[in-house]
Amino acid sequence: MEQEGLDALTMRALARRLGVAPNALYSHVATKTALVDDVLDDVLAAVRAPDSDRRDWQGGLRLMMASTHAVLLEHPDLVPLYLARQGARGPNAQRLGEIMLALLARGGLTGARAREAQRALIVHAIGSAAFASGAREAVGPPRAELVRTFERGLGWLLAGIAATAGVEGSRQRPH
Amino acid sequence: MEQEGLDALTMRALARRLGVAPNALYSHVATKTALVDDVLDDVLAAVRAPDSDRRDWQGGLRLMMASTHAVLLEHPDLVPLYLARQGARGPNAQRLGEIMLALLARGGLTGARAREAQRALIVHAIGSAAFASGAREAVGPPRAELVRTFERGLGWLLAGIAATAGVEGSRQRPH
DNA sequence: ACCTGAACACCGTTCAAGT
DNA sequence: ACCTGAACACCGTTCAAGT
Repeated sequence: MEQEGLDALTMRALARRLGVAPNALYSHVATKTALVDDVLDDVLAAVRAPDSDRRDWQGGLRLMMASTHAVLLEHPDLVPLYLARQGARGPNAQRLGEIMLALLARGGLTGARAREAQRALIVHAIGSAAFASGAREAVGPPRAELVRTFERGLGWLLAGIAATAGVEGSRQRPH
Repeated sequence: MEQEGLDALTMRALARRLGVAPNALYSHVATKTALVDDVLDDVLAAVRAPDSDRRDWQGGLRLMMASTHAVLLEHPDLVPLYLARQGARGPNAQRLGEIMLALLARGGLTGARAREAQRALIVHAIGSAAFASGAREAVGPPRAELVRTFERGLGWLLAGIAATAGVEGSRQRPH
């Protein structure tokens, strides 16, 4: 149904590959945007999430974001589309978002603070993937260096989030 | 010459606005990609950088990234283009990149470590702007919340970078 | 050096019509 | 429910030609 879809993600190219007239697609999808939304969410099905009984919330988030980054790197042409849509809206995106919030809650972060942390992590994962996807052979740093940049940034963000959670926690207990 | 350029950044629309035939543009620019590269770098001219004699390297970086984020938010339609090109390549981008490296060096970060920090900061600024630019009225969080997310993430990254610099520093001194 | 006319190979989408 | 033919209003780019 969806296939790999290199950069040939055009209505007409898709119709060509399906051996069908271009406008035939409009019997199945309302608009190209809707189709792309579906594809984007489908890709996210491959993102790995920790077992629900996991104690290590930071490790859980690290696993999820690293997996997201890796999955996005497998679909370089789609990456630019994620940021503009704020990381997709489909069922997979929603499910992953809720797991993230659950992990953050286990770390003591809730409400606006949790959503900020969640968004910062997502921006970092997709942004890093977009940055790396744009890298062509000659120009720019090698892929491995960009992956290391992602991992280090992820560590900084998680440390900062944990520190914030700590402050929140010690501020709440006295009440 | 370049103008605001909403989302009407197509060769033919630009030619139309200039009252000229579409192909006339190819006497001035080799390709659309080249034109876009020029526009992207021009926009970066508005990014503010600290005075060269500044002592506070973290504050300097914070100023630069916040200014970058603000400037990008003024050109929402261009934002998606920056990440794929890894933040433009023109003279302005290069100048800003060097100032960032100088500030990082003042904080004790050099070489691969400095480039990683630099890239993480750029990814966060552009990624946050892309995230915010995609936000439409009804759907998604309000703009102010996204700006706060950007600022908090920036703080986390700078704290992490400073900690790394500290470790590097205390490791180097014994030598 | 800078422009035009005409053309090529594309887009997304709609409309009326067929099964 | 699913497809087609034909069309509309677009793209980026090239080529030959004009001043």
